[in-house]
Amino acid sequence: MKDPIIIKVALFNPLFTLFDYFAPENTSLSDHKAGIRVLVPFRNQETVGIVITTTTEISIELTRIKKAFRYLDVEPVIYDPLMKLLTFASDYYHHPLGDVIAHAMPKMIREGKPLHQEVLAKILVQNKDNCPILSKKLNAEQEKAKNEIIAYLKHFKIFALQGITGSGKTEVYISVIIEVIKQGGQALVLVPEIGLTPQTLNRFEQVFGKNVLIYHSGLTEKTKLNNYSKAYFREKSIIIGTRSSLFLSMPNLSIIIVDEEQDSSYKQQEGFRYHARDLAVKYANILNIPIVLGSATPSLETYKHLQTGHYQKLSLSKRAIHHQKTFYNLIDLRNEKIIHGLSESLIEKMAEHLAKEKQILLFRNRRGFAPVMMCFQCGHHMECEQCSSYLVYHQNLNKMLCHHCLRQFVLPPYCPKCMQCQMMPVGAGTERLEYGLSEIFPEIPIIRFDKDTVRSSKQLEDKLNLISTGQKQIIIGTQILAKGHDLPNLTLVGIVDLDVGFLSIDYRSIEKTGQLLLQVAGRAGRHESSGEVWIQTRMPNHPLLQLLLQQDYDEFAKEILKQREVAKLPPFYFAALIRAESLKYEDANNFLQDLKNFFQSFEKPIKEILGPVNAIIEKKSGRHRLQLMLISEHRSSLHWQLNQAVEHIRQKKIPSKLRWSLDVDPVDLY
DNA sequence: AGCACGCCGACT
DNA sequence: GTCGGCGTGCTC
Repeated sequence: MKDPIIIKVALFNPLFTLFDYFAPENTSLSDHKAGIRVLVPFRNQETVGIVITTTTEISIELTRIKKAFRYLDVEPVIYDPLMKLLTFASDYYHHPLGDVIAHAMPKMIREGKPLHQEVLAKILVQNKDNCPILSKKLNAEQEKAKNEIIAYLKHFKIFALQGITGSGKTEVYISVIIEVIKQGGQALVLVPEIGLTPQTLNRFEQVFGKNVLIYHSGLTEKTKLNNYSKAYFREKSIIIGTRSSLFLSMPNLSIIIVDEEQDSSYKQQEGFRYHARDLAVKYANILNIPIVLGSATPSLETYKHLQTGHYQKLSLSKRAIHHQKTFYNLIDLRNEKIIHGLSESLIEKMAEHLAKEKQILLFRNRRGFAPVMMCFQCGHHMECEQCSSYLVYHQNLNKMLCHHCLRQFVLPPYCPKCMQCQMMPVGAGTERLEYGLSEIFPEIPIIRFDKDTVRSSKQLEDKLNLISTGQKQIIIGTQILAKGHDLPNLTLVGIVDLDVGFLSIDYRSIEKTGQLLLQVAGRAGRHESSGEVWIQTRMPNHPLLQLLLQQDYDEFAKEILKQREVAKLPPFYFAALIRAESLKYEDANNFLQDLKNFFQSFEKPIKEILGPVNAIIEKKSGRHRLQLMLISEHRSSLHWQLNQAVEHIRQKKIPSKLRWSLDVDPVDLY
């Protein structure tokens, strides 16, 4: 009798181990395919898992191995290149494979439901024949970019498509995708957030109609299963989606486009902390297809790869029809009287533009009425009891809110410390701007965009429709408004406060602030009238601010890049962040201190082991948060040591209430 | 992660 | 007396 076949199965739990099972009865060699789902007994329960491989090397005694019930698929749900990507990701981010795979499938697939089988094969042919002809004509730069990319279809090549606002990146994407579809391929377009890009979606749907599929975490589970199946069975040629769409099985995937590649929402901030852009590049490599990283303000990582010749640059420098130049100006707040967060100069400017029946956008990345409540007698600030943060006063609720733990507090009648006088609001959030402006310009319609006034993508769309009429009004918004909304009659952008972003300890904050500024500024002057941007600041001579004002993002980025190289920071050096939080400060601190000792005990320790230090938000919901930063010259040695460390942590006893996580290539140090 | 087992406090 | 708190340990 032949030896029974043993399969290694990944289960959807956070364990690093794969589980051994005897293959189900009545299965033969050709049935045990990697990437198919299998129903197995696990802790007296039926559990769905994914077959990773057959094996002869078992990890426990033979007698303890159980027999799998049955296979749920004939063909892999996770096809081979995707399995390679997920295995890589599990390794790279030091995250259990089972949980990585779980991220790659909608819930109903994880639960063992069948894919929605659809009409096959002929669909792609149909899509191919129904392929639209692009009516809009591309300009020379766009044409060149398109030709460069399509010359490399079926090759692995990384393009950085840098196009200023209004230069028509989307048209380049579309023309390339048309070529891909003609060749029978599928295209994946990653976008940062679905709700924020209705215009881009509309444009794709205009051209490709029903051949476009949208995928993101906000869909119902049923729709996810449906769309997952449509991608899998090639019913749709184009998938537009957020970061998790990268993991859809698309058998004919021929190009990946990552729009706004610098956007930090591509990085998952909890659990499986992957970066969708970085994994997309890896995936293109595995599939041997081109990838386009599009942005008006490329990430520093992209700049570095351009310098080393790793990526090929494609530029769109000309604004397409009806786009005018934008003029930047500074308002030195040190010489100004300020009313509800607004300087007299800015108010004056606003009046000018309103007199011309124009729209105005005020950007303020802080919601609520006042970010701080202070006693003018003794200087006491209201802080959250559970978090290390000031309470933000919200006037509509007449409450103080902690933006970290979301707790609400009643406003005390007197300063709780000196009992001398009332607490006063200091500074201005979006709510206060709205309040102030309604007094200054009582007859002008004001519309506010922030988490408090825009709660759903439907609401966002409705509000966007309101402002797209172009009628004279004041638009106040947080970064919800930064993304590519086309506002034809907008001629003035006011940046209420930029300084916070330039002063943060987070080394990525400056670059993010610069990118955000240029994005917001890009809202102005998109049609026949030119635009003006006025920035309120208390440090008008800041050299990086000066660079930005010359509207040369390239120079700005190169300067920061230089500083990063000198400071031995990413993207030149490789970083990993280990976070820990616990109710008792000592628990988290001891844990990280022990890890630090562990890292230092290596023969060749990592160059920089920084910490343990308090996180930027050092206390949240009553838990102390600390972190240990590792910065290494070599990726391989860093990862090898991280592997050892993860093993070390697993083997030692950790206080049960301690939470920890490992973040490879962290983008936020909050 | 779940889910069991297990050993100490206040309730019908 | 037991219901249930969550600490500890295991899952092929």
